[in-house]
Amino acid sequence: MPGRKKTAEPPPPRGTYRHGDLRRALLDAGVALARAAGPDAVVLREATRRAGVVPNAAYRHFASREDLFQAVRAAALAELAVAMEREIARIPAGLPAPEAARARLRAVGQGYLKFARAEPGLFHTAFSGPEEVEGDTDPAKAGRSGMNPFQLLSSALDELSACGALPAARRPGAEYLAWSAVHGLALLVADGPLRKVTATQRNAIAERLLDMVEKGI
Amino acid sequence: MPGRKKTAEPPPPRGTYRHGDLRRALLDAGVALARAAGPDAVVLREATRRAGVVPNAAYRHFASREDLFQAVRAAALAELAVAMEREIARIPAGLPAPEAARARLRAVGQGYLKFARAEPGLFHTAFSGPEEVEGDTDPAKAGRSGMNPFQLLSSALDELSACGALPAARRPGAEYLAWSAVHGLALLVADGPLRKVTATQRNAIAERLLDMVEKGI
DNA sequence: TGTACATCAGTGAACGCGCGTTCACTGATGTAC
DNA sequence: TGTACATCAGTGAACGCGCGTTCACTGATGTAC
Repeated sequence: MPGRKKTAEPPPPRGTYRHGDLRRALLDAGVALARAAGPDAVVLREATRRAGVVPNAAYRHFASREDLFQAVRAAALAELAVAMEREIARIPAGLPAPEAARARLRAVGQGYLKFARAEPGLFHTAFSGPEEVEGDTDPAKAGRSGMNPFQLLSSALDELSACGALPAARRPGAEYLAWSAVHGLALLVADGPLRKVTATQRNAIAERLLDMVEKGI
Repeated sequence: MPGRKKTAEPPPPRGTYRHGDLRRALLDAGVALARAAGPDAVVLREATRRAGVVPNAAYRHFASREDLFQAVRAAALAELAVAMEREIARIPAGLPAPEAARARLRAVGQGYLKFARAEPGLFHTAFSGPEEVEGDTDPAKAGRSGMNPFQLLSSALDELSACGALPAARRPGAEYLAWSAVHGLALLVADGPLRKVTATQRNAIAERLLDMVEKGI
C-alpha cells in the first residue's frame, strides 16, 4: 500500500493568528524532514503542516520550495561544521606543533565520519546537488568558528604545512585527496555496505583510513 | 515555469500489435533516462512513452516501477564493470608480477573514475539505495569477465597480496580503504566541486589519489 | 492442410495521490496624527 | 491617550501536473485436433 501517511502528532493548535516565527518553524521542520529521510523528504507542504499553517503561508518567508531547501542545506552544513569542531575541541592542549596539526586533521576527518554515521539524512542533504563550497563564506553554512566544513579542512592542512609536517609542494590540492577518502568512507558507513558494521570495526577502519591519508597525502 | 516537457521525438509508430521485445525496450529506455538525469529520472510512464506503448503495458514485464528500477541499476553496475575491465585490458602483457598487480589495482580505480566522469547519471544510479554488493553474484551486474565492480576490486587486491606486494595482515578490509578513496573522488569529479576541472588536472589528481592508496593501503 | 481455441501482450479508460504554486481574501499589528 | 489607517502574515479555495497502479477489454499468436 503506497502513500501510507506518517501521521506525526496533529499540529499544535495555535491560539494566535500570527505565528510568531514562521520562518524559523518552517526551517526547523525542513531540517527535521531532512534528518529523518534525506533531501527528497524536504517537502514544502509537509513543512507547513508541521508548523500548523496553511501551505501557501510558506511563501511569505521562502520564494519557493527550492529556496526553503537551500536554507535546510545550509543548516545541515552548519551542523556538520559543528560536529567537526566538536572533535577538534577534544584535542589535548600543549601538544608539540606537528602532533597538534596531525591531531587536528584527524579530528576533522573523525567529525565528518561521525556526523555521516549519526545523521545520514542531513549528511546527504548537505551534499545534494552541485557544490560550490570553495569560496563560499555564507555564515549560515559555518560552525561556531565561522568556518564551513571545507574551510575547517583547509585550515587543518595549512597548519600541517606551516609546521613542516606536510611538504609545501604537496599542499596544493591536498584538500581533495583527504576529502575524497573521508567522503567515500562516510558514504559507505552512512548508507552503504558498511552501514551495519559494529562501532568497533567502524572505528578501526576509520583509523586505518586516516592513517592512509596521513601517510599518502 | 515548472513542468516543462522534454519532448523527445514522438515515439516511432509501431506497425504490429505485439511489440517484439518490450521488456528490452523498457529497460533500454530506463537506462537512457538514468544516463541522462540519474536515478530519479527512471520513471515508468516515461519509459513506456519512449517504447511507444501504453503505460500499463509495462506490467506485463515488470512487477512495479521498483522492479524496473532495479533492472536499470543492475545494467548500470554492469556498464561500470565493463569500464573497469576496459582499463585492465590496456595493461601491457609480460609485466613482472608485482608491477602487474599494482597496474591492475590502478586500472580498476581509473576505470571507476572515468566511468563516474563520463556517465554521472548511470554512476549515481548504480549506487543509489542501500548496497549489498559483497556476496552478490547476479550476472546482470557483472562485466564480460563475469565479475561485478566489487569483485574486480577484490580480485585485484588478492593478486597484490598473492605476489607479496600487500602484506597479508593488511589484506582484510583493504577493499574499503581503496573503495572509499576512489568513490569519494569519483563523486567530486562526477557532480561535485571538481566537475569542471580540466582533463589534465583531473588526471593528475587521480594519479595522486591512486598513489596515496597504493602507499597507504 | 485447415479450423477451434487457449494464451497472453498490449489497449483504453480511469483512480487517487500529493505536490508546488496562484489568487483574492481577512484579520491582527504598529504607526501617524 | 485615543483613533484611523496602512501594512502584511496567514487563510481559503482552487489550479494543473505527472505519477504509479487497477480494471475489464481486444486482438494476434501458436498449438491441438
